[in-house]
Amino acid sequence: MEITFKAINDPTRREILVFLIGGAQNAGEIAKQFSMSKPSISHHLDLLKQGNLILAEKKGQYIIYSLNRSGFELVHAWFQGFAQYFEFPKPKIRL
Amino acid sequence: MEITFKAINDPTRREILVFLIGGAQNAGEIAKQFSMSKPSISHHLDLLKQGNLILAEKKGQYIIYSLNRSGFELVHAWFQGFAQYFEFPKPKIRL
DNA sequence: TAAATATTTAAACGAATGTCTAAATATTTA
DNA sequence: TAAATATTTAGACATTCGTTTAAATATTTA
Repeated sequence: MEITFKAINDPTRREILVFLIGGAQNAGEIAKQFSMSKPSISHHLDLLKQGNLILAEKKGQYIIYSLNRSGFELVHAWFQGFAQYFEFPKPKIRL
Repeated sequence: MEITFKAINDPTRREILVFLIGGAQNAGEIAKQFSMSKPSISHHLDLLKQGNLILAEKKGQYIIYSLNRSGFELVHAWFQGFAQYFEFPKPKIRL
């Protein structure tokens, strides 16, 4: 959980996730989207993978990345408690 | 947006948010929940406030904190793109 | 008004983070 | 097999982050 939220925290990593909504891509194509060195992107991809937000599949000399449902499910589950709160707010404590 | 994700990134701050699902509380009561100094909690509360995840209302010498819908709406909106990608079941409640 | 209570602000500091360049690993192609 | 391509790993470095103690601000109570 900790590592998943951490992965989502960085703006570049969030952009990578949004980019992958368009479909799976190899590391080079992902890196092209950003004005940042390939090693930096590689590092971000590693963190996203650790957070179960993306999957990596080796295909020849390429590594193809795609969104991973598992990390998003975790975040979604955490959010449910708040969704319920805003629908059924508990009375606030008066001090 | 950046500051909202940053606010959610820290585990103590997420615990504070979950604690506030139980209802609004003043800073002292919130601090009691954690084995951490009051200034640290105060700092966390400030970041949560900056991220529009909580509201602060001064009541005499106390400051009462409560969940703020606005920050959660922002994160939820970001999340929607992925929910659609994975076809998550739609919540009855629209955040 | 003085003391007690509630909370924040300030300053300091080690740990974690994001970035870079250079080097290493793996695969494909000539 | 050697060169080219794709990607990661390693090491370094400045910045940001989370924490603490001490001091400041605001409010209530005696």
